[in-house]
Amino acid sequence: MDDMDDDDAPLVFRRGGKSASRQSQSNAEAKRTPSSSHNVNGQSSNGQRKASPLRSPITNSKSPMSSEIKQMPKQNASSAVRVEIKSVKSEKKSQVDDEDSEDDKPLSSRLKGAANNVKKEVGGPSHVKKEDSDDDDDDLPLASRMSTKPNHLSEKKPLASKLQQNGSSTSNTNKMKTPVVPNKRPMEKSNSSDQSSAKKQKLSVPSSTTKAKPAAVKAEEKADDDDDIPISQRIKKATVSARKPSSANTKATKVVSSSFKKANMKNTKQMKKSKFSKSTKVQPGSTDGQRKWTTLVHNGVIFPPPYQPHGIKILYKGKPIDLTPEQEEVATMYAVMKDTDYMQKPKFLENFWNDWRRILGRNHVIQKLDDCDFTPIYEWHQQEKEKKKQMSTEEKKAIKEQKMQQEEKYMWAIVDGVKEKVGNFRVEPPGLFRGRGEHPKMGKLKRRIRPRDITINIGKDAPVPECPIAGESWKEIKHDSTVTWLAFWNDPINPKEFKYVFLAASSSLKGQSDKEKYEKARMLKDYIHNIRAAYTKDFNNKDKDPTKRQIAVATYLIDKLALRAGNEKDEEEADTVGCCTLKVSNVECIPPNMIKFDFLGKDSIRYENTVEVELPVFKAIGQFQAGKGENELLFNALDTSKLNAHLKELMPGLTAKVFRTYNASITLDQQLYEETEEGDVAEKVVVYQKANKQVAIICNHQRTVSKTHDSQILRLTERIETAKQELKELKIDLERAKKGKPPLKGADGKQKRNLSPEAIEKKIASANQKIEKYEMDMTTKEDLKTVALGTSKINYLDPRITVAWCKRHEVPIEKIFNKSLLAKFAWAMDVDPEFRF
DNA sequence: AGTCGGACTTAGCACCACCGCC
DNA sequence: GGCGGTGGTGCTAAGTCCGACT
Repeated sequence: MDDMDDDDAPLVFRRGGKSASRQSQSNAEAKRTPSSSHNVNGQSSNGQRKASPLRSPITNSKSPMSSEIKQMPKQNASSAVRVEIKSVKSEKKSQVDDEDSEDDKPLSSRLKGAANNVKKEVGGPSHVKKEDSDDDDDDLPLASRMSTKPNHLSEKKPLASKLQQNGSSTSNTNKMKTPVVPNKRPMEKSNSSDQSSAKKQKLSVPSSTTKAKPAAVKAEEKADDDDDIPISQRIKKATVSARKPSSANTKATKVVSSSFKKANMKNTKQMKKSKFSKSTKVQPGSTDGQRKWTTLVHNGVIFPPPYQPHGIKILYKGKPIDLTPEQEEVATMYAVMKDTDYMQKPKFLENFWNDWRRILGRNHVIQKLDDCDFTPIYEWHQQEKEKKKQMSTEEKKAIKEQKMQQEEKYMWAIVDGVKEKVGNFRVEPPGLFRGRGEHPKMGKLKRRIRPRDITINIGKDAPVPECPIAGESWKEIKHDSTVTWLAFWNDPINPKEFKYVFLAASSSLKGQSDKEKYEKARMLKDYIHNIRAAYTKDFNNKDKDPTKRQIAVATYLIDKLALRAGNEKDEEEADTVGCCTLKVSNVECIPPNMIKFDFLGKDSIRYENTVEVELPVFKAIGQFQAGKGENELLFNALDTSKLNAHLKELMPGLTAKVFRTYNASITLDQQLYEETEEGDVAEKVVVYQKANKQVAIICNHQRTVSKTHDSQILRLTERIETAKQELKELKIDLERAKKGKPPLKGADGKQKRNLSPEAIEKKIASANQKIEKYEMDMTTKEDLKTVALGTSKINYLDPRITVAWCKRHEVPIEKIFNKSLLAKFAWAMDVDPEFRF
């Protein structure tokens, strides 16, 4: 066991604690501006907004589809899904849905009393082994890990004739009271509880048994080594190690599982219904070729309604101008964007003008955008919005319902006999392109998509969806079972690219690949030690060929800082970078060994971070910069395909993005393990949020500060002040009451009524509580104002970590996952409580 | 080896309904 | 009861990565 000495722990994640100050200022400009905090009204005129399908009942028998197939019993959308484990025994279904009142409390109150800690700094880590990647003999850790346990999922039989349904609401399971579980770490490799299915599929392509050999880096059973510690954590290592596993684990696990039995059974049932199990099982067999499905039935896509001219005239040089409906439509798109930041961008105006002008025609009266006044249309649009707002609840409901009816049939697909939700069955309405950051195409007209633009993918034996627009027809019908899309069209802005219609996140297909993603990331845990050793060796070795050295440094950065790979981009896109495309100007070496990063990453979100790095890395980066212009590539010998090709030699299936998943998930896992203490649910939820936040910071998931942030803070400050004043008075009153004197007049000048000292003491206590709560709300708010927690929860955090933690700590899962996430992560719900990432 | 088409994941923001607070 | 604030949801842009083709 070689120790990660903490001398290499110093990566400073400045972004952690200082986020508030960092952001407040940089956000406005660094972060892309468009529409950010603006009320963009655009969409609404053409843009379809409709009732959320998730909210709707799923058993609408009017749907042609639903009449074709039997549906699963209606699920109880409102009943909470509780974390459960399935198991062995006969089941008793006590369907008591004893919602405990705790669950219904708002977040704010849950936070109470807890989270001052939210503020804490993200530890600055680093590690990097300084040892050789030795012993080559322990391959296939994954394989063995995975096969250790049977997959209970696979034991389930699909309900033969019934159509199963994935998606919308979760089934009504009973809430289970989770037993308390000792906070121990389970035995390393035995926790692969439900992994069996995951080892097939892509991961197995270069199965660890076979090919994984390559460049020396192998998985290694290291009993104790903190390479698998998340970046942000390594620093804490000493403390951690004290808590490492023990032989007691087995016992703990056992006890737990048995105490879960009852619930397990329910869950088994539920799984049948929700049926992820089935596809999970089906998939493997389908490893034949790349087949993703065997039968696929759906109804195609729905189009936005045709444009309804409103006849409102714009003014040109002060005079009203007649426009054709087509011209008016585009003018309206522009008019309604008045309040957005796009209007300040010359590129946007230029692009819009070019496209609109084409529609107006060369010889149109309108010759200059500057002379146009779109206010009449803008105002008309505001009025329309207002009218909509004023509609009665019933009217709104009726409209919603109608829309619902129209759309119901498009909402579902039947994949291998299972009814699954379709993700985006609405064709994108026309509009002006809202590229992010300084996108060269912003403002261009995104033309209307017609059936002739759309290719449909459907099962061979399934009926071809009827084209919803009379007299028109689909571009093409395909029957390609190696892909998961139901339809696509070429992006009108960039015709080389496509827009796809996929199944919803709750579908088995998506669930399956999600699971595979996390399994791959978990696999990295077994390889990471040697990978780190390898790149350390490589960047230390100065005679190494430059490519190799660049690869080593790039890998280091991707690992340490969770940078994205950084594909090359063409001129037609916003100028953003990732690791491989970092420019000389994006990094600054600050002796003795600090590196400052400053660049625009995905979505033109600014990444600004100063970190301490290994000295060899520092030197190497300096050398990569030497003799280059500011605008040249730092890693000139590298691109993502070379980098990924290299990574694949280190671990089957490894690519740059796996590091992000790995570091995010393992950080959560460890944080939860280390930080969760005895306490009430609210306190535990705070621990979770704190861990979540840490991950969001690592991944640089930002959001714009809400428009009302400042006023919210102000309001809280005022409340705190008022409460403090009250407290002061109460204290005086208390003293007086003790002496039998009446209270003083209040701040409002009114005489207060006499109260006993006890009563006043009570009031004091509650005032104190109130102040505490307000202060905490304020801290949390300030702290999270630029941090987006959702993205990591949705995309980077293995849900099994969360579910297992909830089980261990008796936290109702819906405290953490909302309805969509519960549906999306259905596959993770039966995880063993002792699961570790 | 490099390019490009293709498929799929990841991302932040707009909008709206709902809920708690005053 | 009204209103502000928030969480959930939908939307679609912008990434990653693979593999076929040249």
